[in-house]
Amino acid sequence: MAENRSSKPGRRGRPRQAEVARLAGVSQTTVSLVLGGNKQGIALHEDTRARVFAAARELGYVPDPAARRLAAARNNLLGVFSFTATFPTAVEHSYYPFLVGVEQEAAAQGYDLVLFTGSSSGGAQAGEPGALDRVRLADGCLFLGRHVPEDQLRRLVADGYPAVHIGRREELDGLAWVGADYVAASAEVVRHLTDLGHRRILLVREDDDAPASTDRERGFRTALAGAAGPLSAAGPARVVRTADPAADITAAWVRARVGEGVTAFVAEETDTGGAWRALHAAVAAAGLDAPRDVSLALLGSPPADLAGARQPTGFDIPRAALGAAAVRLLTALLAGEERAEPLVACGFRPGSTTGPPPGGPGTTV
Amino acid sequence: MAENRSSKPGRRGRPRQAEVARLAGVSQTTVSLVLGGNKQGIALHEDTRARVFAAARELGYVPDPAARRLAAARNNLLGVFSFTATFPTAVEHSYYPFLVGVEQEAAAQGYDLVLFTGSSSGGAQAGEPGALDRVRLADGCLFLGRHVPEDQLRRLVADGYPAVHIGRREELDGLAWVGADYVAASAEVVRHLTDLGHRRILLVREDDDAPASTDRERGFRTALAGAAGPLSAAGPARVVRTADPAADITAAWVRARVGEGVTAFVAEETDTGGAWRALHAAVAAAGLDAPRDVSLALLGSPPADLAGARQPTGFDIPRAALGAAAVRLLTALLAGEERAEPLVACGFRPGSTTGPPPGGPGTTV
DNA sequence: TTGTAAGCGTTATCAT
DNA sequence: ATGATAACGCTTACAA
Repeated sequence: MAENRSSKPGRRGRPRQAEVARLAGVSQTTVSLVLGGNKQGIALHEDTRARVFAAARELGYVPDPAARRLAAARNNLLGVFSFTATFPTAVEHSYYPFLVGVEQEAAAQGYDLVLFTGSSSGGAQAGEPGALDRVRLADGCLFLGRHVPEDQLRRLVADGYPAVHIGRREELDGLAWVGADYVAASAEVVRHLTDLGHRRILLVREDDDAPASTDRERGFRTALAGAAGPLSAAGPARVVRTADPAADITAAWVRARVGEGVTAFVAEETDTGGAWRALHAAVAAAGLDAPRDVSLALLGSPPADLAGARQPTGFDIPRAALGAAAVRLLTALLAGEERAEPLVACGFRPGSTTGPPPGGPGTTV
Repeated sequence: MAENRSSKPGRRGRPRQAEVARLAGVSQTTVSLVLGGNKQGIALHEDTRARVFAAARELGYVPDPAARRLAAARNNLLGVFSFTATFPTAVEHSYYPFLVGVEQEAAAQGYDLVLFTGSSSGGAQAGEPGALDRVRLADGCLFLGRHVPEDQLRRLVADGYPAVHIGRREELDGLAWVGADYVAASAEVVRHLTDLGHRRILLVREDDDAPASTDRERGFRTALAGAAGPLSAAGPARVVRTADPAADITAAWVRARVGEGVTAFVAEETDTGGAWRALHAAVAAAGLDAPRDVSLALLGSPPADLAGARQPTGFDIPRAALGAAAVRLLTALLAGEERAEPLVACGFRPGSTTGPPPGGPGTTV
């Protein structure tokens, strides 16, 4: 026998279908039928429907999500699981910007959200085996964060659990994801520079091979390949990799590159913003002004602590749009539909660090 | 008969306790007992335990949270319902700062969060009858926002549903709440001024009787009453109410008050920040500098658009702490415990708009 | 048109 | 020390 129900926490007086049925003078099945939207298209007396609705409203009936799920129906719950602290004090690592879109789209589609407090201190760590299984309570789940517990996620996916990762994640076969189109966005920024007349453009990137970095370089190269003029002329490498931007990107280095005819620098955005930060500082230290002496562009958004500085030309990752796209993809998955285009366009940000090259368009030195 | 299980989303091929039992050669009950941690302290053969664990690992058994929660009659879900748009684009109206604390504390207590997309555009509006009933899905729920659908909330509370409002809300009898201690915080700010030597201090408040305003005035008066010196000397009213701060708080007005011996102005924080904004502008327009000529304090935090200006002396509402306190109160409610202290202390913000009165401490003109 | 009954995968209460 | 067995609240085939 189950424990006395009044001693069960969180359930005091929560009405069930049986009680609604009693009040309405019908069977519990009928209540389920009426309240469940009658998917089977079974004929029901309008009278009965009305009485059931009235009774349900009077009692404040709400279906139990667990029971619903157990009975193989759906919850109208979408999970959100972050592998980094969900609401960290450091805002820049928060997933709030995504949540803006997730929440809006979820609302639009009639879903509530379950925030799995996965990785916060005190809660179950995402690393713990089985930590991810909690998400099965929801109809489907959104995942985000840098470090994914691959095994667990793979398992979930293999089991056919609807999961969508926010951010490109192709190493997990079969995992659906939505991501920002860094290639196109980067190309657009560089094209902006070539359109202004720049011919010698340098990309400063950090020394790792994350997809986000690779994509940006690809966009950079694409735009250069498509530009008119003496772009392919011999000269210094157009892409500079550095494991330690602060040490390598110095005022002297910038002066040297400018001396070689470089008129524009492009930095990739990373976690730390190291490349941009270093470039920014080095240009200033070299006594150069952007966009007067050189043009500067950032393939992404500036770190928060540089918010006071001049808005860099670049692009913004449409976090809210990504969140919304993720929800759309997830609900499509739930409906058994095919996945759509996973890439979301980034918005070009004109900023004010770019202009024509000092010597006029097309100048190479 | 239920639908073929392979068509049930998220459930394909997941082994259940029954299968583990079969493999281990025990009953399903025993599996539950062993895997469930044996809370009842029932004696079990080490052999049996080992066999069950082995079988579970071999099959990759993972308990179904829905089933678990259905049987256990709780779901470890805490609801969050906001009466204003949950994730509005305008960050200043978002409840994110509260969520930081809510999420951390919830995680610490082993709860996940359900974000009811109640008031967002597209979702069910909070005004709709029955919209609030969705929260019954969670073991308990946090509410926040200015405009509460009283009837629905009252009903929830009357039903014994564990609910906590973030922000003082005494008009709903029996509704638990946590709020910021504006009285103490305001008193501290004013005491800071009297300690500096100010004796003629004016409070500028808007003309409504919201609890938040009343509390601040009370703190203001408390501090003045407790200060040494000729504070009670006759003079202009120490509290000024205005329905239109921008119109009433002018440069001329400020000059007149200063002429009467006022050395410090205090404004309350409101939604619009109107009082502070007006005071700030008027003092500047009067050609006065804070803290050189007058001291200025704000009973709260400055509006976002004044973030660039000098940090006003005042206090900060500890939103994260409030969220955490709300969660603690809610879980206490769930455990059937008494409610604790509902007031959370605000942090004093030194700022840089206060200093000694121009003529030196104690000067009255 | 409505009701009966069989699950869904657990947990908890009994008997053995 | 273990195993039937009855809930938990719901959905859904099927009988009436």
